Amino acid sequence: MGPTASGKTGVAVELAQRLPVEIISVDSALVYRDMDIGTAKPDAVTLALAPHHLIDLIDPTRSYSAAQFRSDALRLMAEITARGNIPLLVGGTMLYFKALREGLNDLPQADPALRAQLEARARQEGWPALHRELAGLDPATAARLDPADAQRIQRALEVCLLTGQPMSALLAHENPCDLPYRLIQLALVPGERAVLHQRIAQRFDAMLEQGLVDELVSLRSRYALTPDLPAMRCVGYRQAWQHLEGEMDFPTLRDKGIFATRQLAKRQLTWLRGMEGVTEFDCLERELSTRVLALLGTRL
RNA sequence: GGCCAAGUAGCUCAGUCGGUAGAGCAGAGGAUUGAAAAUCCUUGUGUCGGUGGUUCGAUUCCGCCCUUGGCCA
Repeated sequence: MGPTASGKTGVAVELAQRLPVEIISVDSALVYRDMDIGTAKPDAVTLALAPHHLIDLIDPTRSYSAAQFRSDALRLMAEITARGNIPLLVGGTMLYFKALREGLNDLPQADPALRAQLEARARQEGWPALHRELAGLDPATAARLDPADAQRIQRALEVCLLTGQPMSALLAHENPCDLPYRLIQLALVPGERAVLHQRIAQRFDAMLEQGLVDELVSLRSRYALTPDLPAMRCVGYRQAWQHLEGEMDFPTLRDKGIFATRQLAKRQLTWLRGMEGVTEFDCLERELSTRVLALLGTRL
């Protein structure tokens, strides 16, 4: 695990060359086909050297979820261990790690039609009105959510309306999560935030140079994309979209892209700080892979 | 060289009819159960360019100096 630009892929590839592992990507953006530059997807050479599962799964018009990840990952882990290999889960989508480790309650999956309805109502009445409605159906969840938290209010209403029960009641059920694996949890974190920020800026500049904007142009010509799709809300693509729409000039695209990446890294680090049983490595140190390998040697 | 404008939080700027100042962005911290690279919450003391003067009191008024733009030579 690690924030964006911490060097996860590099370490994973080194490990893959020295240990009988198969890599499972834990990344909500790498699942999209044809989104390569802005997601820092490992290149073809790297992928040939160290194959990754759960990359290029769906078109950018579709959406993935923590629940789908969990079931895909569990299936793959079973297959990989059956082959006598070790699953190496690598990524920065901390909710996916949590869902895998702790399980998810039995909730209904997303209902696009219902979501569209709620969205339309929110446009008319505003989210605070829907928050008030939620307070009637599920006071506990409404109390927990901010009236401006559109996404969670929408989900809570969706769950209540689909099941006829308050989401808080469904979440209160114990969900026995018997993950049949021994986990070794490792995190790459920056000793100095400022250095990570430098790396993020360099990497975003490199993405722009490699043609992030052109990549989006060709994505838009190939798929029926809209800016509200999860894929188009990804860091970098969202800003590039606004740039193509004439909403921001190129220097602003660069600034906003870097800001968004830093904010993503910060949220990832917040997740990591709250996780138990994680061994941390300073991702800015030299010989990072060697250190990780040494630790794994004592634990495997 | 002369004239004009501007110098206030990391950045862009507002403001104080003289009682030491506030927004947006950035940054920091937090939340996180089928969109999570998402969504949301909390968080703003800085020689108000420098220096003299007027004043009980100046970032605010006046003089000089410095810096940056623009115009005129």
